[in-house]
Parts: sequence; structure tokens; C-alpha cells
Amino acid sequence: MATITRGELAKRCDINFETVRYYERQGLIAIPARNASNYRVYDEETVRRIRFIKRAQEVGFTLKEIQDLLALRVRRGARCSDVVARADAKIADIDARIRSLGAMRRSLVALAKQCEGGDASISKCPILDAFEAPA
Amino acid sequence: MATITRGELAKRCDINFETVRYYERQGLIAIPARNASNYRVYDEETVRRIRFIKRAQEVGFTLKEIQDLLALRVRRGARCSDVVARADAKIADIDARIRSLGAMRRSLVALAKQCEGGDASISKCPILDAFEAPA
DNA sequence: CTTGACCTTGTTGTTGCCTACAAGCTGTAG
DNA sequence: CTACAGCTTGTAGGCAACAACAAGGTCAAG
Repeated sequence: MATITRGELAKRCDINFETVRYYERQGLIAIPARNASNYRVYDEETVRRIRFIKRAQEVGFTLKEIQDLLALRVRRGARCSDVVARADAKIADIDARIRSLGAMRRSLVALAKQCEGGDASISKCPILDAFEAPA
Repeated sequence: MATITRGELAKRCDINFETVRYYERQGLIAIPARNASNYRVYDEETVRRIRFIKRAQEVGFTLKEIQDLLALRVRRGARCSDVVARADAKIADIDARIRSLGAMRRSLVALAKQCEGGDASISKCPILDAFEAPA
């Protein structure tokens, strides 16, 4: 039942058919098993993995960084202290991104509020204030 | 005092000298005034603008999207309802990104905790759980 | 038993975002 | 007055992340 083809995988993850092969070449997904006809066969974990990749990309991680994220759990033999250190670094990175987004959000809210006040002339620029919060 | 050259601008914003010209071509910064020697001269607002661009890029906005963000305040003649609607859309977008990052953060914290517990064998994969929160 | 959708490989093209020339003008320090 | 950093233009190169071929094998429907 759980034999997913390349086309099905692409459709379910909403990515291009060829992108699957690209991710395979880049080592982002495991090299898949093949059926009798030499077709690639995938499982549900690959679906989840690609969806994770997409979400991580949307918030600004490069494929290389995503590889790092995914590699954290793969190295079963890795020492825990190392994994923790790498995880902590990524958490700090994520926190910085969240702070940046928070600053932008506040700027946009201020902009919208200025408009709603009926003040048609936007004198100052709240958007550019976003940089004030240190990255 | 406030005459900033291209090289100074690049240095202060920590971007490449040529990138300034690229941003000018893309309409991300205003076409600058020129001094007697035909050198581009910039002001502090351009510094802030480029810093904003950099921060927005780091959290995953494309240059096109950043242009949209910056355009929100430029159109002085724009109707307020329009600006508010566009700002609200961007806020929703930002909220989605923050939620994604929050899910990833929780996954990483769970991973680190599993490790700290002295449990050297990482059985499940908390990172892949990140996709469970809807984008 | 052929049509058409799907898969295989290798290779090339595209888009976004820079980055790096070359050839020449400008401005200042020694 | 010359060296040298810094500016000008136009144009070309480069990397990430795909996307799109071509030429052919596979398989279910009619």
C-alpha cells in the first residue's frame, strides 16, 4: 500500500517532479529503493522530510543549512554534547529570526494603525524603524 | 557632513560595493544624486533602507517581496484602506513564518533535551515533527 | 496491441542575487 | 607630478535552486 512513486511524492509535497531528483543528488533525501521496473519507491518519511525542507526554506534557511538541521538526528553515534551544541546554535539562529520578524511585524502594525487613524498623510516611515531592533 | 559615497555606504551596510549599484538597478533604493565629479552621493535613509533589506532577506523575503514591503509607505496618494489591506496581508505572512520557526524551535529543544537526558540513543526524530504545525 | 501517462538517464537552460572584471576618470598623499 | 585608492560605465561570470528538455523503457486502458 505504501509505495509512493516519484510523481506521487512530488504531487503530495507540492514540488516539481524533477526537484525530487535534485534533492536526491544533493543528499537531502535518502537514495530510494527501486521496484522491479527500476522506478524509485518512497515512503511516508520522505514525504514528511520534504515538507520539512519546504517549511524551513520558507523561513529563510538554505538547503545547506537544512541539511545541517536534518543531520542533527542522523548521526546516531554522535556524542550528545556535540548534538546539543549544534542544536543550541540553531535555536539561537531561529530566535534571531523570530526577533527580526517581530520587529517587522511591529512596524507594519504601526503603519496600518497610522492609516486607520484617518491620517491620510504618512509622514514618518514606520517600516524603516524595523532595523532598530538589533539582529 | 552627511555625504556618503558608494564605498562608504557598502562598508556601513556590510554589503559589496557592486551590490549597491545592483540595488539601484532593481529599484530597491532611490537613484542617488551626483556630486561635481559624477560620484553617487547617499544619505542616512539609504543606509537604513539597505539594512532593512538585509534583515528582511535574512528571514526569507525575496527582493521582490521586500520591494512590496517598502512600497507600502511610498505611495502617499494611496488610499488608506489599500495600504492597510496590504500591510495586513504581510502581517499574516510574517505570523505564519513565526509559527513555523516556533515549531522548529520546539523540535530542536526537544532534541537537545533528549540528548541531555543521557539517553544516547535517539530513537524518534523530533526535528521532523516540526511539519506537524500547519504552515 | 497501440495510445498515453508515467517512469528512466544525462544534459542543458532559467531565475534570483549578486560579484567581478575592463577601461577610464577623480582626488589626495608624498 | 606621480602613485594609488576610489569612483564611473558596460558587460560578463558565478552559485543556488530548480526546471526543462531528449531519447527511451514500463504499464494499464481500450
